[in-house]
Amino acid sequence: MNSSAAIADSDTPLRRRRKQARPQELLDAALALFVEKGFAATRADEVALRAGVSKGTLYLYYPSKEELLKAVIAHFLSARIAQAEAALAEVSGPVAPALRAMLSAWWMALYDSPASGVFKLVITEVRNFPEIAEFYLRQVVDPAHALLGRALQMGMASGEFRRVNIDDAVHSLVLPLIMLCLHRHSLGACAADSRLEPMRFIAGHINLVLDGLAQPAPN
Amino acid sequence: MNSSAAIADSDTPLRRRRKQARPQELLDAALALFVEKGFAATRADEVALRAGVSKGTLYLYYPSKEELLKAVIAHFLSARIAQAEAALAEVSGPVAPALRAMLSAWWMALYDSPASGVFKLVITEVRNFPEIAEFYLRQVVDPAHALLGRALQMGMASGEFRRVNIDDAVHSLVLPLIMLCLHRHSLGACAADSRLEPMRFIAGHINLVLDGLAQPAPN
Amino acid sequence: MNSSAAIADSDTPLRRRRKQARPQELLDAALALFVEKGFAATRADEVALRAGVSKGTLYLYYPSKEELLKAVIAHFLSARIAQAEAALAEVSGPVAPALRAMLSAWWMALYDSPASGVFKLVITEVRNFPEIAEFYLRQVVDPAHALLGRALQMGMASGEFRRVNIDDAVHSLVLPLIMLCLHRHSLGACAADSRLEPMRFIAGHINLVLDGLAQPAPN
Amino acid sequence: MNSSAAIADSDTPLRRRRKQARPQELLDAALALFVEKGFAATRADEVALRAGVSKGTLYLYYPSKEELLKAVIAHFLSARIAQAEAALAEVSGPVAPALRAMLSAWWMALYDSPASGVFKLVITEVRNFPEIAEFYLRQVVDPAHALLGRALQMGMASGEFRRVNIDDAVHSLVLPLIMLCLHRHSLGACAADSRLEPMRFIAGHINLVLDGLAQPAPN
DNA sequence: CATGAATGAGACTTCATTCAT
DNA sequence: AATGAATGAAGTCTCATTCAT
Repeated sequence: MNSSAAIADSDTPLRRRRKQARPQELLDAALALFVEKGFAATRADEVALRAGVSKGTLYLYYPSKEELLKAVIAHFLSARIAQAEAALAEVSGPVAPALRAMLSAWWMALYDSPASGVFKLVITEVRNFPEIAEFYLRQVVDPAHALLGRALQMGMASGEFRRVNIDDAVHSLVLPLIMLCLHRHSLGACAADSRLEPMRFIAGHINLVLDGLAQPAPN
Repeated sequence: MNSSAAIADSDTPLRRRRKQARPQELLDAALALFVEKGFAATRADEVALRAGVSKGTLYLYYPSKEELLKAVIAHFLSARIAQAEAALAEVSGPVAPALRAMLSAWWMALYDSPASGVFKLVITEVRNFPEIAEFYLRQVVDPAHALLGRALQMGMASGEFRRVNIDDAVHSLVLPLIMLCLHRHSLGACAADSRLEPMRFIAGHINLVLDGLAQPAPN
Repeated sequence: MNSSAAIADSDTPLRRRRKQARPQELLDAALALFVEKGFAATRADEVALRAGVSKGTLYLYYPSKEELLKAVIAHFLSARIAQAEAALAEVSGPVAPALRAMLSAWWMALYDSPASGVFKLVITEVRNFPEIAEFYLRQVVDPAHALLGRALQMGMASGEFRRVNIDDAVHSLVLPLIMLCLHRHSLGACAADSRLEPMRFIAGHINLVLDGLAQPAPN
Repeated sequence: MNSSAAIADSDTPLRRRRKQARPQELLDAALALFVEKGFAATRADEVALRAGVSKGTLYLYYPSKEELLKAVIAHFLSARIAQAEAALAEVSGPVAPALRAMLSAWWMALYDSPASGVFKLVITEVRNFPEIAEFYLRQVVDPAHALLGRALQMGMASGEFRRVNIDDAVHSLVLPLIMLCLHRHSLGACAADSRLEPMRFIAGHINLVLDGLAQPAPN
């Protein structure tokens, strides 16, 4: 705006841009390493090295390794949950086809992104850092569960689905997809398994559960 | 049972008897702590303390913490897989009811036992110790997957089930139950969740998937 | 000496300057302690303490106690051997007087320096770390033996010395002087011995052996 | 003597014999290991194992590892010193030939026996256990030095030897032979050295020094 | 006497965190 | 703001010594 600002800007444009990008770069590096090796087995130097900064710089942005962990978990969630809520809010008419399409797309995108590792991180570390449990339940589990519960409820109300325990059905639908993300970052990273084709499984599983929910009860 | 065993028992001096029980006690303690805190965050002294021995004694039985981990993973698996194979081998006639009964019982018992924690341990540590991947795949994943695959195959051959991808179906059936065990030792250990009733979910999920597999394809 | 070095020195911040001096300080401390107490009986903390740094700093410079040992042995040798080679290379004319002067000076200086302890270190530790054997033989024993062997050979060729086994003569000349260094760091450090006056013995022994080599063979 | 003793004897003749042999077996094992690996780096179990007994038994005979070390050093010395004194006491007539014969025989036998390792042990450990210094000086160094000093004195008195510092001459004579024993248990145990033929060197060195002492002063 | 299971102090080494530059 | 040298608490593992059998 004024000349001094202009000078400051032109003085360090790259530095400023890098400085602003630092937190994201550190979070990316931390996520990758925490997911791969576990929180306790990841050294602070490794995170800094992967983010391209020195060890000291890491501590300029996060006061401790533990705070970095919490930031990682908090960061890689919010946007996606909100996005799912928006997508389901627009559904009108038969709920099953909409769920099929929307869930497949959402989980496939998540599976393919580094954010899929957050599940492993939460599973692994939540008992050592109870604050994480509360945060994760409030910010992720509760909204997502409620979202899907409402969708299934709508399907039952409309007669598309038969009446079963809604909470169980949500879990039947979602737990294997979470498990798939866990697998990607554990056994799946060690050895390929021809029996498990992730994209096919995501679609197939959603179909299977929605079919299981559909009228009439068989067997 | 037989007299020689009885004599051996009463003959066995206390030292000898304790020595024989040590490995099991150490494995129990190690499983509980590794599952709760993670391998890297568990101190060798803690394991020893929980097993009621000194730190040095632990190293009399396992040459390193890592070997202890491997022993834990190898130990809490074999018997249960074999038992499941035996149970399914006896099935004749309609396969769906047998699966319902047998799977429910097997998973409920596993869920309630400390062995359920091994899943968390494998998920968490397999990338740091690649040996574990091979062992686990060969000794647990492969046999169990083959077992269930054969059962579903029989159901399709007899017309009980419609034809879907068998591998996916096995995963749809099993992954949520593994996820349930993971949950028990992570979030579930931090906060009760009234939406998830483990025993109800085990039965409900098995029903849901088997229903989803049943003829005719709905929707 | 030159201006750029002077500038570099005065420019160098304290941290940098200390970092450059660290290896030498650590090697000095390690030599003193390893020679005094033995490698196995010296604790890493002691070395660090004597060098004026913390335990962790030691490991910033040497990755393990064993590598520190190897560095100590490698360090306190090279210069002196090279210096001896240079001194003997200049000899022309009668070899005996030159040897008398040069050997006396060289061994007296060595005896008085901490480097004399390296002999004890090698004697003591070589069987536990076979790498040391190869290094020491190639870098110290072989060059030094060859050097003296050539000198005695010259003396025999010129008729100054009578013909005896050259290797034995080298050993007769050198082994007591090494033994004197060992003594300084073992029994000699515990109790004074009026019978052994180091400087007198160095000169006396060299004379005795060169006299023993001189023409004609007596007795 | 009496019947109970007879019974005891016939009761456990083998055991008694082994029990009496135990201290010697333990000392042999300890000497070999202490010389090879050093005192601090030798584990008590290793000594017991090499002696064919259990770890506990070692402590029945020696109250601590340190006491075992002292016993080892004290044990492998006495007889040989006494024997040397007896041999030199008988000398009459020219002393040089007698010294040549007697010293060669004595050092060759010592070099070939495990007792040669004691020198390394003393050199290595004397600073950690000052008691050893006093014992070794009184029991070994002083008598042996006095013995040889008297012999050289006789040679000078009779005109066989020219007059030099007697203490230095004793050291010139003896230190290389000690050094040879050290070498056998350090570098010599790691790599053969064709330049050093022990038996040839023992004889050659003794000749060289006695020649160096002989009349007239050359050079 | 002899054993060997058990102990726990103490060694080496790592790594989260600090701070002078 | 950024660095990286330095620290020292804490962890894994060893081993001299004890003692119940």
